[in-house]
Amino acid sequence: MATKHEIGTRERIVRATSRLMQRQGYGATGLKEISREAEATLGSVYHFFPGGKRELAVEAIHHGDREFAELLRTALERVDDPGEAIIACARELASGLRESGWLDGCPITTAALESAGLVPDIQRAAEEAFENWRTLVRDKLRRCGFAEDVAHDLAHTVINTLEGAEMSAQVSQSEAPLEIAGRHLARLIDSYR
Amino acid sequence: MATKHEIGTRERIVRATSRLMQRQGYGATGLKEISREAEATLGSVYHFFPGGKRELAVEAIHHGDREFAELLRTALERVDDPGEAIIACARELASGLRESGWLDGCPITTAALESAGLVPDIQRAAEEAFENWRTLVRDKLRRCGFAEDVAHDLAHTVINTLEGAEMSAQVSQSEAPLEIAGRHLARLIDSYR
DNA sequence: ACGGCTCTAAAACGAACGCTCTACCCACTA
DNA sequence: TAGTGGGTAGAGCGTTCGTTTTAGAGCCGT
Repeated sequence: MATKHEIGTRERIVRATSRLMQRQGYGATGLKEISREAEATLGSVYHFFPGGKRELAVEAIHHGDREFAELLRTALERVDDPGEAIIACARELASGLRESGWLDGCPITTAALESAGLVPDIQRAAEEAFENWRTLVRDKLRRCGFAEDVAHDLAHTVINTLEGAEMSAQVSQSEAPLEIAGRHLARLIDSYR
Repeated sequence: MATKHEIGTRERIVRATSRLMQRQGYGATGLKEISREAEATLGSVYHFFPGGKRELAVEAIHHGDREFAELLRTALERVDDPGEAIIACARELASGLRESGWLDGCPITTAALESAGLVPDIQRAAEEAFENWRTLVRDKLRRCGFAEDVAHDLAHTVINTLEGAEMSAQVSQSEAPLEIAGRHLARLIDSYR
């Protein structure tokens, strides 16, 4: 690399792959497109990822996993009340979506759906990501005094509803689905107090 | 066509496209693959769909729209109580998913996400589909005595949560997300009575 | 100065892509 | 019987796909 302070080639490739797959999925994203976007050559791509497109996609999903988890974690830590915290998450997702021109939805959903049952590596990576996110929500609810089984189930629905609402918001180019989802999830959580 | 009683070529092509796009998305589905699966030739495909892949994809999404709407409609009509009716929908989705070996999720989500913001025709068709489904749920709630604005918002979250849960169920190859989603949605609906 | 290493550069492979084109089959009407 | 037109058949267009290959640039400790 040219300087130790700038982002390394490997990281640039992963980030470009993650962003492209977020927008257009796994199948529609080409390696030439990735290397162009990452300002790297095909040689570099295959140097760092000898497993080719599949290995690179798995790495990109792990990247998206960490990215989304970070967004969740900060929103959940910033707000005490669990319902309000979920509303904050929904708002965060909505503004990110709008600011990207409704292009950047969930970083892994598209690829996960495309390859569910067809590309085991990618499916497994996506499954791990969803589980990580649910764990973040479940732990938050536990900390707020909810019982283990209640927190476990609520975490499922919180993540799934946010995912569905983000998808809907992206397709309809409107923040409304996420705003409504936040309100309803807070109401649902409060009903278990 | 050979006989008036068997399915016409055009319909076979649309169904094959819909099923392939449901499983692997728009970008990863090729026209040769479609014509092979539909037992039609490339000539027939371009005869019925001069607009090529895009036009065919839009038609396939309309097909998926009608298919999913039919599933929703029958489940919503069969059960009186609105919460129980949504649980019935979730169960229907779960069994369909399991019976297909976790391959056939929502018929349009994958394509919708892939092309949101990139292929306007497909995005518009998907948006219409989601709106149709919400209308089915909203009308059911209205018939059960819910106020217009409450029914409108609940319809959003019902569809989005079912979508998110179905995606999660597909990725984790488990009916649990849909089962939990049904229970939570029924609870949310009942909280507005 | 040196061999050894990581990383970059670019050409080229066969296969598959979306799409176009021409020829043909065949039920129908005149 | 000749003609008409909807539908079928498949070769082939140029392009792009994922991948492989070969060569070389830049930096290291010795």
